[in-house]
Parts: sequence; C-alpha cells; structure tokens
Amino acid sequence: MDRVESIKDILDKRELAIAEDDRRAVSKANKALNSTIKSNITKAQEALGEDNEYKEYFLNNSEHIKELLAVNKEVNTTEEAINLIHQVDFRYIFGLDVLIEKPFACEFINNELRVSLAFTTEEKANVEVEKEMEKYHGKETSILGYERFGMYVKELIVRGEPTEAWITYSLTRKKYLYVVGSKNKDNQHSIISFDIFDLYEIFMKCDINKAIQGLCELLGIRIKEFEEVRDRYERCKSFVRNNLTKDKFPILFELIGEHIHKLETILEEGIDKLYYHVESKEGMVFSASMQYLADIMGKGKSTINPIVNIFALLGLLRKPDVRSGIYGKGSNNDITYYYIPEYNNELFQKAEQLAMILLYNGERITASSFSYKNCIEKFGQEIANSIFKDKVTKARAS
DNA sequence: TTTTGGTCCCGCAGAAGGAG
DNA sequence: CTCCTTCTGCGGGACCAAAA
Repeated sequence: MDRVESIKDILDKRELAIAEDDRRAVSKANKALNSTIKSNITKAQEALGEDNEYKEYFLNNSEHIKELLAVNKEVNTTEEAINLIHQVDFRYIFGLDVLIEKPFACEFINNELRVSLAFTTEEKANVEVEKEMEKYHGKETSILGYERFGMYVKELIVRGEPTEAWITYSLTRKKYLYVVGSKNKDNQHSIISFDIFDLYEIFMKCDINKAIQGLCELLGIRIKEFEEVRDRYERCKSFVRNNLTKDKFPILFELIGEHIHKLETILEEGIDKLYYHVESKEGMVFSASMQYLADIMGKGKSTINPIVNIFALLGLLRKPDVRSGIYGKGSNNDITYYYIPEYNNELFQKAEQLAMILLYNGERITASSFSYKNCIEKFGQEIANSIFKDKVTKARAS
C-alpha cells in the first residue's frame, strides 16, 4: 500500500468511526494520523537538514516579520495562543512567495515508489534486488526485507520525483495549511498537510513546544501562565544569588553551598523548558529526568539524585502529588515533575532549621549522602514518602 | 570525610507476541 | 480482530569503591 492510499485509508476509517460514534476508533485513527504527520516531519527535517533557506529567511527577516505580523497580545492559555497563531499566514514567516491554492514544487517531501519482490531463497533475493537497484541508479533507495510464507520478500522504496504543494486556508480546521500531494486534475490527492507549527518544527528542527515558544516570541504573544512562571524563576535565581550565603544562612550554606550551581541549573532548566510546563494541583510544573539533569550538569545521575532530593526536603522544589493530579497520564515517570515555589526569607529560614537537624542533630547527614533510609530516621515516614515518591508506589504494590 | 561515578536492581508502561 | 501475557527499555534509587 503506498502513502496516498494509506492516508486515505486512515481518513476513511476516521470518518466511519465518527459516523458510528465509535470513540475508540476515532482516537485510533487520530493517533495513526498524528504519527503519520510526525514521521513526515522527521523525514522533512532530514531532507532539509540543519540549515535551510526557510530557516535562513526566518532568522534574517525576523525583525521585519515582527513588524508585519506582530499580534502583541497577552493570552491566558497555550490553547488561546495556538488559535491565534493558526490565523497567521505563514508564507510571510518562511518566505514562501506563492499564491494561495497555486501549486509549486515541494522541496522536502518526495513521492515514493514501492517495489515488492518475492524470492524462494535469500541468495536469489539478494541478486535480484541488486539487479532491480540498477534501474534506479543514482536515486536514493532503501530496502525492507522480511520472510513471509516461506518466501523472501524484499521491498524497495525508491525516492521519486518531488511532490507538488500548495497553501490553503481550511475553514473547518480554522488554520492555514501547507498541503503536499498533487493538484493534477485527474489525479488530485494530498499526501499530508502541515500547519504552521509543523512547518516551524521542520524548518527550525525542533519539537512542538519549542515551536509554540518561537512563534509566540515572534508574534509578541505572551502566555500569562508561562510568563508568571518565568518571572518567579528569575526572582528565585536572584534570591539564591543574593541570600544563600555563609553569613545569611550559615548552616544551609554548609549543607548545600557546594551545590548552589546545581540548584541554579534546575532553575535555568525550568526557564528553558518554560513551554513544557503543565498544569497540576500545585500549579505549573515541569519534568526533567535525573539522567537529563545529570547530563546537563556533566555529572552522573546517582550524584544528582540525593541533591535533588535534599532540595525537595528543604522546600526549594516540590514533587507534586501525582495521583490526584490531572497530568502524567501515559507519560513515563511522574516522579520527575517539579514545582518551584517563590523563594523568600521565610522559606529559607525553614530550610536553615532543616539543615540544622541534618547536620547537627544526631547523625550527620550531608547533601550527597541523603537517602530514603536516613530521611525516615530524621524526619519520619510521611515526609520521606513525599520526597521519595516511588517508594510509596513500591510499598503499595507489595 | 565528602563527593562522585559505575553498576545493579526494581517497577512501570508500552510493544510485541500469542491465543481464542 | 480482540484480549491477555510476556518482553523490553527506561528511569529512579541503593550501594560501594574510588577520587578529591
């Protein structure tokens, strides 16, 4: 089945599912459609490479584009921002000098020719595939091979001619689209359609969140829920810089003085991942795995682990309760979500007292030796469970 | 003594595979 | 095709040895 047919197939199935009100089938079709778009985005990214004319145009003309298209508006949610951005004619952003509905050559999605060949033996298959490849000399080909019914099946995918594309505005989907396919009268079809976010992902080689961020910045759209978080993180950063010192909080400094840069890195990571924040019961939270944090700090994850947990104990970051939260469904590990509260004297005073207990009340526990076990000893089961959350999961499972 | 990094373990969730 | 089981990769955390 080639690409055009498979897309048609999915669309037909979805239509049928909608008609029959079969929600499971609808979501299945949507999922298939999304993954098709995603794989096409990846393909297009590979075809265009890191530097391409669209990116260049965008970067060279961003000031001019801003003047021309800026919305300069504050919105409350990402949803609102997305809806606004969909109304922007992206031809001006990426320098697509074409008329609406008028076909032009698409540079980054090619037609594919699929040739299936079946053989009785592996050797024969290899020889014949060689021969077949000769026909497409000079063209990019890839081979899929598998065994079926005792036969050796080889499938050649030959990169064909460039496709046609055109720009359209979809009234039903309420957005501009870059449609790829063919506008030929007797063979009109579309392979895929990209919206402004997909295109941004392709040209700028990034994911959807960065695309939202980039376009918001370009168009002067401020998403209130994110900007508030950014401002708070910035205040936290300067609070740490100005107050987490030997003379203001001596014991706290003794405990985590060595790790201040790690705390700052987490705050910076929060700012960097601003558009990856999700709503939770506690407020806006973001996720970063131990491995990821360790990598950006140039350390091992088992080094970072106790430090992050000590920050959690001190109240410098919170691990929100995932079980009653609305997020995290289907995502990897909920334990890596962090909420960072406003830093102030009161919070640091409390942290100072906790540091006192850790260092000078009974067994001396330093930041890097902090663990579930000694957390229970010093602070009890309840607090330990709120920090080492997977322990709770494990306890429930047994 | 404290910090760091390697390695092991365990649970989870999605994928793959198999049965009906 | 659907449901159930098994497999696998990922990620957090523990422990221990080595480094600073």
